[in-house]
Amino acid sequence: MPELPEVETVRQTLKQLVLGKTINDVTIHWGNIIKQPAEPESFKRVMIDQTLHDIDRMGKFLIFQFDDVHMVSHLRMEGKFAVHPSEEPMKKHTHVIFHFTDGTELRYNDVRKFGTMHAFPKGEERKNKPLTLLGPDPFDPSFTLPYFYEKVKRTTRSIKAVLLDQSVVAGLGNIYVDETLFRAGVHPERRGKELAEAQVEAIRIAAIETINEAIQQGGTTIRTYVNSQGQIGMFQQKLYVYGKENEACQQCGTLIEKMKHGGRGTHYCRTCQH
DNA sequence: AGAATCACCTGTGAGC
DNA sequence: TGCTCACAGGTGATTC
Repeated sequence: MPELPEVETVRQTLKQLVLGKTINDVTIHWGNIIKQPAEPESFKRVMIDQTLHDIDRMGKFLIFQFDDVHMVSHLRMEGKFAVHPSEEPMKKHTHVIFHFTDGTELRYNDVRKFGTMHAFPKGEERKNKPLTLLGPDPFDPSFTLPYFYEKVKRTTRSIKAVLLDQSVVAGLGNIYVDETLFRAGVHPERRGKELAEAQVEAIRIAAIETINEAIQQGGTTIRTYVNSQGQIGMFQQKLYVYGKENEACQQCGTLIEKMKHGGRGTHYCRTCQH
């Protein structure tokens, strides 16, 4: 499911529903989601009696800030957090339930069971994997042209692979990489070292603008994404290439193509992107 | 260093 | 209608 704009929308919608609540029990139906502590029972133990004070985000990770524990969670393809009264029937594929003292529950639902949760002592989360593997968010002041150009110019990898690499810039996934490269007029298979500085700057600006606009629209819903209040995103109306194969390019009329690159479906306009 | 492949899972839609 | 296969907003391990 979600890339940075969807995770940010989940963060914003979820915050309104759960801040200030205190956990009095945790139910874990699929233990593989819990990565730290390794034992689900230990995870459960450290979470009980914790009160939630804030929800932060880095790249595609949510960071739930409790009294003494910071829980880092990745939704991977289809993970969803929602809040329900405890008496409400459980949906299929609900794998982790945080029970609150007020009779409501934070439920984690994930058809594909790919999502992850790591609990760390407060303040330790940024010193450990997975967060140490992340580069800056696109709109972070440290995502500068000198930083980005340095990374791009000395690699033989494709620019698409570079943009998907979360250690270079965090938060872009398959949709926003394809959209960013269309906006910048760069072909996804171009090697990093082949790109001129001006093109790298065009990509950087396009990434920042695409991500910012998508956040404004509440993310992109292609298949299953909804935010924590059950609403779909609207950015799919602003897509130029993702999912548009065999449709006319909005800039030149050429049919948008879809190919396989690095194992991912890749959408582009052969006329507008070089 | 980086590419390719598999692994983790389930559901859906296309093609036969 | 029913089967099989490819594919899906992601990432991590392994192998070459």
